[in-house]
Amino acid sequence: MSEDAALTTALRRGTIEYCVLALLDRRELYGVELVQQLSGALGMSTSEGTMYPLLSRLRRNGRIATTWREAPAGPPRRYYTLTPDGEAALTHFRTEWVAFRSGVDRILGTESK
Amino acid sequence: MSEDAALTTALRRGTIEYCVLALLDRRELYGVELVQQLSGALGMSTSEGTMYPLLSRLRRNGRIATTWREAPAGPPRRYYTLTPDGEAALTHFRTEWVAFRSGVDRILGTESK
DNA sequence: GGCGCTTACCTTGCAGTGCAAGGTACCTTG
DNA sequence: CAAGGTACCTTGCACTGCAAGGTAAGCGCC
Repeated sequence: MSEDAALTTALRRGTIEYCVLALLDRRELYGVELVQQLSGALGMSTSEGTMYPLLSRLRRNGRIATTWREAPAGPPRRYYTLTPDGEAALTHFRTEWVAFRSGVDRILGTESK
Repeated sequence: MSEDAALTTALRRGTIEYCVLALLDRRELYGVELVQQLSGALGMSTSEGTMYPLLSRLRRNGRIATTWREAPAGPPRRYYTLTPDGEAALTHFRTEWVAFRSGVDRILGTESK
């Protein structure tokens, strides 16, 4: 793995999970769509090998729920939505994230004024 | 491990390393001192079981250098300083961090205006 | 000197998570 | 009905942080 990829991979740890929850908070999405949204515009590119185990975990923990839907074309899709537990977890994480971000900014000297 | 601890542990992944470099960029420090600085005011609390393997790794990668010094009292201390490679890595990380932070903020909706 | 306390450094084994690679199944199109 | 695309899922690995435990040097007190 390249130096750069390893660096951002390490950063992603622990945040991908909540980024997925945040995306699902806007509207329901299916697996491949989640990968695309994260990879595309947002610099959090990831793969299906990461996404599906993650989604399974979130389902096991009761943070998301799923329903199968027929697609206009191609195989059926499994759509995910937030549960109340998922919403609570997301809200809590936002607080943790802001605190963590500030701490790191203070140490690195990267505060944005 | 508590829910909260697990959450922040995951967040720390990949950043502790560079927080250590940033602290050493200010002045040379020894192991226990690093643990204290991170744990104390900055919400990045960690332990020696994390620090020493990390310092070994950084030494192996040529990002820090060490010198033994006698302490005023107690056993000798191993002080760490940044190498040029370490400084370069830190500079590079600051850029990556700011980009990553912005991406996460955008997804979570936690931008600070 | 000898005992205990403190400080400091280090190691071992484990847990969690992201990833590459590979696999299955459904549907459409020629 | 074969080929290709879309979508879901699994296996095995690598990396890193942590808890727990271990070693050793210096200090103070008797």
